[in-house]
Amino acid sequence: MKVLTKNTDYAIRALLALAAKKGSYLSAKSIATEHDIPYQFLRRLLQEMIRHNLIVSKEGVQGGFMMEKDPDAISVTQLIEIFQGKVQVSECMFRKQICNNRARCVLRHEIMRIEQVVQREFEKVTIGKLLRDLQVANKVEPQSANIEQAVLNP
Amino acid sequence: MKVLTKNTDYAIRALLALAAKKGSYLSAKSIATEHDIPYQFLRRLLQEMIRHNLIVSKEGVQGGFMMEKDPDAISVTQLIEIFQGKVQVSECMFRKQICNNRARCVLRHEIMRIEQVVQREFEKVTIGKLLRDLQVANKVEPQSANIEQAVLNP
DNA sequence: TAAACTGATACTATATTAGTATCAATTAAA
DNA sequence: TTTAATTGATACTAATATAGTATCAGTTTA
Repeated sequence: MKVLTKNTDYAIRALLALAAKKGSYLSAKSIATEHDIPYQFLRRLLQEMIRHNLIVSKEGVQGGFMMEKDPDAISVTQLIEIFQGKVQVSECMFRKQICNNRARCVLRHEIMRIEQVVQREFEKVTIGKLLRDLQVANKVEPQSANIEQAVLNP
Repeated sequence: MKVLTKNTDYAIRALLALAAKKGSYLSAKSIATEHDIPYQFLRRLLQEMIRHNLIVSKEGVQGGFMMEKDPDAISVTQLIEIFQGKVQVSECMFRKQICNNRARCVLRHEIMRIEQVVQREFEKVTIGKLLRDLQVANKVEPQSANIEQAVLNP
């Protein structure tokens, strides 16, 4: 059972990079290189995020992608929805012809309840929060700083 | 994003049928027919559940599958683990070579937290609970009884 | 001994996920 | 004004997971 697929995962990394450099343009290439994301794959993800107004872009030399939005306004729930689709509940356990009152489907009911819990939890996890956590983590133990430190705290 | 795949879904239905007739043998064929589950598919699921000691079987004429366990001791979490594998957290966001302290991976941390929430919630959902809910539902509104009523409350 | 069963396992089909490639259009800078 | 660095759009391939089918051997009861 995979919670996040690669595209959601990559999208989050890219957004963290953009959030850390909010206001300036980063090229797909630089993000791909620095964060070990397949270049062409990343480009598709970035374009998808533009369509959803999470980021903006500028074409041509010195162009790239930029975050304009408040990073706290972008939640993992949104990204999951964009890249993995809405959480799907399995079909009514009873034959459709007979059971047209889906609300009564007990399993469905349970899953929907849990789905809501998950959604609420992932909603709390925003790009802004992740970025702050990351910055704290990098400060607390600078001796084992990772490659991201240079990128996110230049 | 699919929470339950067909095999988990079918497995739950089959277990509900077995729990409702606890102590007696039901053939894969009868379960498949009554619950609209592809026969050969179901057989594989039943065998898998035997391997995990959730049910027992008897070969030959009048044979079939039986639930011996307490239905409250079988949770949806267990079934998800059997049929969909343990909840997988996406890899560390930072390069493995550099970041060997995975605990610091902020996203990973968040996902693990949420994963635990999901696991706890699905643990509360046992076959026993589902069966009781189902029986209540069938009693409360008998006028729109579904096909399961005959099976589960004969 | 025949029919109703499970055990085991191999196979096919479909869908999803992951990743690659290409070409046109745009823009900054040489 | 040309070139190189960039995005936009989209088509393609590969790998993996999910869903479903088929088959044959062995067991048991009538």
